[in-house]
Amino acid sequence: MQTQQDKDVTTMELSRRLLEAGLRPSVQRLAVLGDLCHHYDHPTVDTIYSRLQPQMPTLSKTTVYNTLRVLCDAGLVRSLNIEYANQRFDGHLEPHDHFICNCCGRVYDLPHDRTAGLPSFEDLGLHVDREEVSYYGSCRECRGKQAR
Amino acid sequence: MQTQQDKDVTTMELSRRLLEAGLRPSVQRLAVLGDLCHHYDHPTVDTIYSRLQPQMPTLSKTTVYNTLRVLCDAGLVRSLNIEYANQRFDGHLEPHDHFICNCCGRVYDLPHDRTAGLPSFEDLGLHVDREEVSYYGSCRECRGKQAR
DNA sequence: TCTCTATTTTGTAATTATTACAACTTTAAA
DNA sequence: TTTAAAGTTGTAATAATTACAAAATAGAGA
Repeated sequence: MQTQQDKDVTTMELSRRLLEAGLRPSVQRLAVLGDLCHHYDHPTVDTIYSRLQPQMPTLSKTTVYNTLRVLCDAGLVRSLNIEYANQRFDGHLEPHDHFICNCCGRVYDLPHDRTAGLPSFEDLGLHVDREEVSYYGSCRECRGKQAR
Repeated sequence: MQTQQDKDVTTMELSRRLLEAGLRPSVQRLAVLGDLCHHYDHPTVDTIYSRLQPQMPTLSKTTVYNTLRVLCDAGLVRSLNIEYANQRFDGHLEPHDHFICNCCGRVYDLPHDRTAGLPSFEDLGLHVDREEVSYYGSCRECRGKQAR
């Protein structure tokens, strides 16, 4: 699941992605996007802020919030609904599933491809209690309203 | 998906479920559990409170919170992570998936059974933008710690 | 290079959902 | 009828997020 490509993504590549999405590659945006691409922990706003703040002492948490919204809207990262209390973010866009440990809260990546059947959770040391499958999109009624 | 059984569930049946779970069938608990069994809208705490309050003027929102936690812990209802901002609840325990409309926020039930393939979203008038599959449980490390 | 304008960042204040907690009420058992 | 445990309630506290306005920055054009 975790490919070396993403961890090694360069600032130039991040910059290219931002420009392609029509966003100025500011230091803050590069930092937030970089953090999400270089880590696989599906961090909260607080985690991202804590990791970046030491290198960027003037960074504001509001900027992290703003930047994440902008990046989400641009489709460069995605937000996850894996716990109701905190927004969590993922910088890895290849389709994949998640396993969340109820004890430690860690989020593990899982392959999404089902052609080879479900992942063998027990081999991965994961014991599944509960599964949640959600699809997001638009319903007929809302698309009708938009069309008008 | 939506079976008539659940909508018609009687107070006696709800009472039985509570007792079986070791919980006293108080008026408040019957009301909250009943609300979740009689509706298919995956309501928030606020929605539940607003629906019950007119009939029970002394009901407190704290009671709704408390009761929902108790019911979840007892496995009589489940909480959903379908949006990060609000807890949402489901009183229908048969395995099923959800479709969330990004415009109106409505939550539709979908069959979970995959033996007949994926649900035909387009036939249902649903246009899917994004899919989120999450498994919840315990990882090897945490189970190791618990064992000690 | 300098100026101007739009964009981005920042800090503070406000908002919102949720939880903590202590007092009050109800229930069931002795 | 008394008593203790369980359940409910209201208020206050907490924590994540958003609103907003001021300050800083970057890029375009003179």
